[in-house]
Amino acid sequence: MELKTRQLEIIEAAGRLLTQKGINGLTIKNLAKEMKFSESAIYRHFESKEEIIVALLRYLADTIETRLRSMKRTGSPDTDLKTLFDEQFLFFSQHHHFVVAVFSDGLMEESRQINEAIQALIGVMAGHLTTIIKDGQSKGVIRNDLATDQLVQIILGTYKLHMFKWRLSAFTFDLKAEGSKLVEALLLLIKN
Amino acid sequence: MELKTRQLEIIEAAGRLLTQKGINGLTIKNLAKEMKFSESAIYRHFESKEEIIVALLRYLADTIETRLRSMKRTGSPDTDLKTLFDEQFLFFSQHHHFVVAVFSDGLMEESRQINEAIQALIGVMAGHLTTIIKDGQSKGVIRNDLATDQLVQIILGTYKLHMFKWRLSAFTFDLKAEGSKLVEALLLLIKN
DNA sequence: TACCTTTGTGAGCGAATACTCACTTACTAT
DNA sequence: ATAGTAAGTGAGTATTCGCTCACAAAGGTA
Repeated sequence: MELKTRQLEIIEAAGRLLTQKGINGLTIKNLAKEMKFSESAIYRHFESKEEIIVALLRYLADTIETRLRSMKRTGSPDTDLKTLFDEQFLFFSQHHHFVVAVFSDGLMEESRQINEAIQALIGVMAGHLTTIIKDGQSKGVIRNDLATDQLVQIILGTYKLHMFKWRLSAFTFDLKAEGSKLVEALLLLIKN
Repeated sequence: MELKTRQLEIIEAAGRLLTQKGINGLTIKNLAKEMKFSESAIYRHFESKEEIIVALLRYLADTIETRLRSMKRTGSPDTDLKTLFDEQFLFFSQHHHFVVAVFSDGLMEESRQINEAIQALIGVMAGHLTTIIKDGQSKGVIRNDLATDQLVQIILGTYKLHMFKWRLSAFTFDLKAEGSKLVEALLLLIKN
């Protein structure tokens, strides 16, 4: 489960390819070119292409989970939500190349392992969101006339579309600045 | 721009493959197998694979545009919004195989033509939504403390994630029933 | 020195990829 | 009947795919 330095480098390169050239651009040949060594060298570090994709998704999930876990909760759902998204926007501003994998646009395919990794990745964000929303609802700060799941889906969907647009724009707008406005808008909607 | 019967059949088959096996499953070989004729026959109807994908996206955009345009507007944003989504849910319930293309998860790649077609497709939904929301805001039915664009993004994002989950579940839940609940929730949030 | 492990290389495997071409078949219009 | 056309076939192209293997260079350990 632990990743070596070289493996991490390969994963980062895979993310870059995925974001720049799409699923079809992620080939062993391109990966080797990106790493500036031969194709066969890739197989010193991973057994298969599938393993690389799964490792990429798990690494992302782990990293995000760690970051969100270390986030200090103030107990105020308002600021907690802002912090959560600021954290996300900051991370992806610094790691453009992982954007495609965030919600795994297009990765979905016949591989069971990959699909499970995708669901786990989405679960990380959904889990933390749910905690915050539920807390806010029990404290009466967030409206109770909607189910927690519904609120989570609305927030998560908005977030995902924001990321999608950012990539479609080729990263030309300020993810964090625009994102913060969206979060403000969402808060306006869901607060009591 | 006009599609012949056979071309439409191929596009439908392409949608099926895309939804069932992902981007990598959409090959000329699989397409021919799905159509139950030879690979070379595909090229009697389309010049290239790219042309097939672009045609698929444009056909979807056209169909949705036509359906939404023929939708009767009551003038009440409340019911108009419900009708708009009912229309969408109905269409995709009957055409599972186009779900992947709805918001083009994973199609994004190096082809300029494809990316433009994707943007046009998203624009169709966004356009109709914007009209309804703006109307509702000017009538005072929908809250004015948020920008129209923000509301549209929130609704669109929620919708897109709903579709994504439906596919991830392998179409096991009732798209329309669950979707209607979501729309109700959204209305609760955005109405004055 | 001798040996083992790690990490690279280059050649090459069979399969799959998008696509082409010469050719046939069936229908339609004159 | 004749000729043109639309729509199919099967064999073949060059290229790319993921992946394997024998081998070499480098560094640590006995």
